Amino acid sequence: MKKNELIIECSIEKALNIIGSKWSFLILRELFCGTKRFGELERAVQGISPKALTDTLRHMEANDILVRDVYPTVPLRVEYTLTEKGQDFHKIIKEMKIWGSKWG
Amino acid sequence: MKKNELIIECSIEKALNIIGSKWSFLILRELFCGTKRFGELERAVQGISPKALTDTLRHMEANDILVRDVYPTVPLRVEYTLTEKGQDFHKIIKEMKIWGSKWG
DNA sequence: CAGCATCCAAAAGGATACTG
DNA sequence: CAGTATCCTTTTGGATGCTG
Repeated sequence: MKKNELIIECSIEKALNIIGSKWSFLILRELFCGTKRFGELERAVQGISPKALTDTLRHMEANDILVRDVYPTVPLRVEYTLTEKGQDFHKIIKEMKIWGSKWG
Repeated sequence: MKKNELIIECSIEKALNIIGSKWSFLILRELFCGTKRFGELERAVQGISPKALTDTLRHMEANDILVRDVYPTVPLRVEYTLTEKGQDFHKIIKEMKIWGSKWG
């Protein structure tokens, strides 16, 4: 829903737009445990394709939810770490877990 | 992401699948204030089309997040009310509002 | 390893017109 | 009023092949 992003302004819509998609929730959950590499995320997030993973990570990076650190070694090493903003999302994920285990 | 619904089983994925889309969050927010009619929701949820609203409401009804009450008057009157399961989602929305206003 | 580019299929969602 | 039906556009995401 790209067009709506212009209309949207309340705090919950902001949160939804910053997050972007369902994938972000799943990536966030993985990164709460700590820094992870691209390949680790690819394996941890069930069913995600490299393309979707890249797209989502870029979106999250652009929204200051995580930082991307590149170590120019051979082989290449890229790590993703949550920012404070990303870490603070933990409360929401936690409530979702509670809700999911209660009602799922 | 239909195919993933089969793989997915953790509580947070359950929550995400039950919710379905971004629209659900916005509809939920409206219904926390109390029962609303189709037209009221259509006006309250900025930018939603009747089709998207219908689809989302049907999905939420199928997942026991809300109930649909039809009053066969003229003109027709249909009301949507959150179930206990839907009401319980309030904690999540609340945390999202807090996050959104803090970081948005 | 960590991707990007390209192509393509599926799904979501908007617009419009019509109905009980 | 509260939708449904249809059509069509946009978006998402999978598959594949290639690269620094």
